[in-house]
Amino acid sequence: MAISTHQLDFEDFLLLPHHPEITASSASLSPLNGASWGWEVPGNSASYMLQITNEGHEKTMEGEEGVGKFKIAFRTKSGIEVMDDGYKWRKYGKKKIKHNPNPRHYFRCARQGCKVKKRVERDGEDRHFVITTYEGKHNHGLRQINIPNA
DNA sequence: CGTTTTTGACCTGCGC
DNA sequence: GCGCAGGTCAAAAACG
Ligand SMILES: [Zn+2]
Repeated sequence: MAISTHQLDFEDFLLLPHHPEITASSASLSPLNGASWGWEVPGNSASYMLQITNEGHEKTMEGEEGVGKFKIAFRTKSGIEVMDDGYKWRKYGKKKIKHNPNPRHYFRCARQGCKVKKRVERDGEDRHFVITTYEGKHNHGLRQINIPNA
């Protein structure tokens, strides 16, 4: 859990739909529900955090590794909306959000058996801001898969 | 040829 | 019960 300010302008603020009162300061420095996560992006000049396993819903852990839901929201400053972690993402939808005149991109892990979802929303007011939300856990490895269909 | 991407429509969930 | 928002899937087309 390397929760520290990197070389980039990491004014990362996790988006908590159920906890708008929580800010990056409190969340990143203090685990709210005890569900704080530190994540690093190898190969990228970015690393940040967090969070949330249960967004308020007990969705029964499908007998996984103890974490049924894994959701993290990154707000990165840069034009890098698609930072490839080594996974292959297949775009499965576009949607325009109401409060934001920007289309939200829906990506899904192209891996067979990988039900990880990636949500990328480009900020319109600050187009250099990108809200990337990852949901789910990969059943393969980090950047281990490179075979699109095999 | 296979794969991926794009737009639309449809569906579900929640709120009121 | 209806409306709204958001999310997902589908078909087709384009590209590699
Ligand atoms: Zn995956």
